[in-house]
Amino acid sequence: MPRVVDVEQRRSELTDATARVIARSGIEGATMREIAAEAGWTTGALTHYFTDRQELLLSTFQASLAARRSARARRASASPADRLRASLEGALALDDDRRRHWLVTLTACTQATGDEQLAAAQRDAYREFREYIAGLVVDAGLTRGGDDARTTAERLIALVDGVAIQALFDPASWPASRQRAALDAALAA
Amino acid sequence: MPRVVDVEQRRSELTDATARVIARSGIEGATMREIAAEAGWTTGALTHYFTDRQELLLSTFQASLAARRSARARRASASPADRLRASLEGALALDDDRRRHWLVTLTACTQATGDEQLAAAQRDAYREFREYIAGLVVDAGLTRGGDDARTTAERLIALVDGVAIQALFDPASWPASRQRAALDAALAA
Amino acid sequence: MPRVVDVEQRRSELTDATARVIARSGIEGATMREIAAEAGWTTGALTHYFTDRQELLLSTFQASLAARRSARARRASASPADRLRASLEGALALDDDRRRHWLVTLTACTQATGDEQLAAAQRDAYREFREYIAGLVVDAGLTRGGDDARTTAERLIALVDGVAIQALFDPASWPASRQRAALDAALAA
Amino acid sequence: MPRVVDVEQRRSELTDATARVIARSGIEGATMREIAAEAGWTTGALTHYFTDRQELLLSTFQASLAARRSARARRASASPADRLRASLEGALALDDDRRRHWLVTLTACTQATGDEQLAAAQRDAYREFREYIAGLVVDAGLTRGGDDARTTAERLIALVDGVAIQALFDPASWPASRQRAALDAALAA
DNA sequence: TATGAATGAGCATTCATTCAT
DNA sequence: AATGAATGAATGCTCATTCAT
Repeated sequence: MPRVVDVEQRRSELTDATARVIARSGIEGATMREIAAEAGWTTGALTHYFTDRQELLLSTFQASLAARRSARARRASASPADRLRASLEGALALDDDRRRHWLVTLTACTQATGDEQLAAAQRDAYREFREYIAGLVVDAGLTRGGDDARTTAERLIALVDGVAIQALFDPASWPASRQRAALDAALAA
Repeated sequence: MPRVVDVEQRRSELTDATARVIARSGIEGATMREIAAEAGWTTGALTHYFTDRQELLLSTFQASLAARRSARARRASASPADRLRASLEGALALDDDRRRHWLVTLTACTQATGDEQLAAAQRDAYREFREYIAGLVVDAGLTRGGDDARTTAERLIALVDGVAIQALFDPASWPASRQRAALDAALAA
Repeated sequence: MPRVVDVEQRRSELTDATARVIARSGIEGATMREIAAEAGWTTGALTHYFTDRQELLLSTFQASLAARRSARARRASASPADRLRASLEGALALDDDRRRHWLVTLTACTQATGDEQLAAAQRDAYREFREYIAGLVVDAGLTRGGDDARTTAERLIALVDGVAIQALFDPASWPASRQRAALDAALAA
Repeated sequence: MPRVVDVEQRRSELTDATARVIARSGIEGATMREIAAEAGWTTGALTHYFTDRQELLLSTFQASLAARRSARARRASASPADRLRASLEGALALDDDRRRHWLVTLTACTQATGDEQLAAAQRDAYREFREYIAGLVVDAGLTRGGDDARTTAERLIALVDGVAIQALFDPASWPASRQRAALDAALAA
């Protein structure tokens, strides 16, 4: 019997390494060699778990989307208002982890033109997030539901995404506290 | 002197072609060959106007930022409220041109980590835009100026950027009319 | 002792699989993976029976030569004329099996330059075949023996090999019947 | 204006180099690097003239077939009997050049399974050669023409091909003089 | 100025091989 | 005995770049 290996965990290690390399060096710097080195493996090992670079990148993008989703699930026991706040904070660029997530997401966005599979994955993830936020908006008593809730959700998401983008462009102007303040103001309105 | 005009125009043609290729095929698809073909030249010609690919890409990113700036200048005669609205609309993803601009901007953003020159250019462009919007906010009588105006400008920009990002992720959910509606609502508040 | 039989049989299975892959996909397509798959094993198993790919290929070539030799031995009881005819027919490309044999032989031939061991194996097999045919030529009463018999053997072998080659190039022009007719004519002369 | 280059001549140089490498090291040894080195160029130059390795190999095989054809044309002024003899001699393995041709041809043969384009090229070349020899057989007064001439041509070609194959297997037994003697005997019969 | 031939480093990928299980 | 995870060298190929014309 050969070495037993947790395939899913190995794939996870590798997409994590890929995300780090993308955030650090951009997609062009995300070569198989560089990713393998970051993960502590050799290039050959990568192709055991991903048929080619494209699949590795796609998996990395999808893992990044999935990571956000699972972060939401973990907060299921908190109050709606807390969960709403926490979910929106998850989309800010408050720390290195979230900054990395954003860089990976934006990289995926720039690659999605001409890759229908990737575009669909992003679109679906965004819509699911919107519905999730809309539900919390209703549960938290901010609106009466329906289109109104969805519109409110979109505005909140837009605000948070826009703040995150600006924080990426100009981190010095956007410490975590200012990002949170912007979110607070939006929730208060 | 006429030579200089030619050179500038040629560089412009080439950065435009580069922007189109980046929007269509991503940064990895933006090879010298592909860009030359898009511009109707050969690779060799590119090196007359840009020392290397990195300079061409950087110029393309900067040209994209400059294009927005010059769009603002052209509206100098309108009323402050109109200029504010038009400037913010300029950051939405209302048509192919603006979508392309956003894709180039996001591509630049994902490349900026580790390229201080590019990061600085983006940061400065963003700050200048913020000050410009803040000025219009005051001129349009929306606030009393100072930090308040800057904060208002940031919120407006965040809203508009966030809407644009969502429109890139999910164009079907974000026709131009809905993007404008979101901006209208924000200006009304 | 039963172990030894197993090993020899396993080696045989593997060289057979290799021959099939070479005939189907050429030597470049004869990768360890492909051969293992054809044989119904994994790559690792191959290295139990052959130290490396080169040994596997050499064994395959030699097995192909040996298969012809053993076909001769099986006919030992027939008349010299029948055995002569049958032996020469064995070198034609009458069916898939013999076509495969030829493709393996020609592949070996193109690999033999620079591999003295392989070249010697082929040369010896050819010489042995020539002597065997020369013996049958004498036994069948076609000549008086000596150089004359050897020359006759060479001409017969040449004719048969040449027909086989043409049948490989252009199977449609060379159905089995025409190949046999060419051999008949040569034996009659 | 860039360097002016005779594309056809350059392609010719490269297929010649490829043929030499194939004859020396087999098809697996015919790597782009090795071929480039043999030709005195770099790998990049190869892809200027051939889109990929497969095209280079196919061109090499076809160039080898074409070389024989053009050798025939050059003898158009001799007598039919002389031309017949010379054409058949061209298919023997009399010198390094012809040995190389045979090794390339046999390599092509082992690659032709599964490559219809290559198979067709070989089949057509063989048929054309057969018709050419059949015509000379008639012109030289050896037969009365028709199927008879074609059959005679096939037997002559078979003899010559078979001798060449044996000479490749066992060069020591087949000096040029013996090969010629075999051809003489066949022509006399 | 502009071309495209030529370079050669670097890439993704394939592969024979090794080896822990 | 047999597996398949892992290696890393080598491959075909692409590409930015150089340069003679």
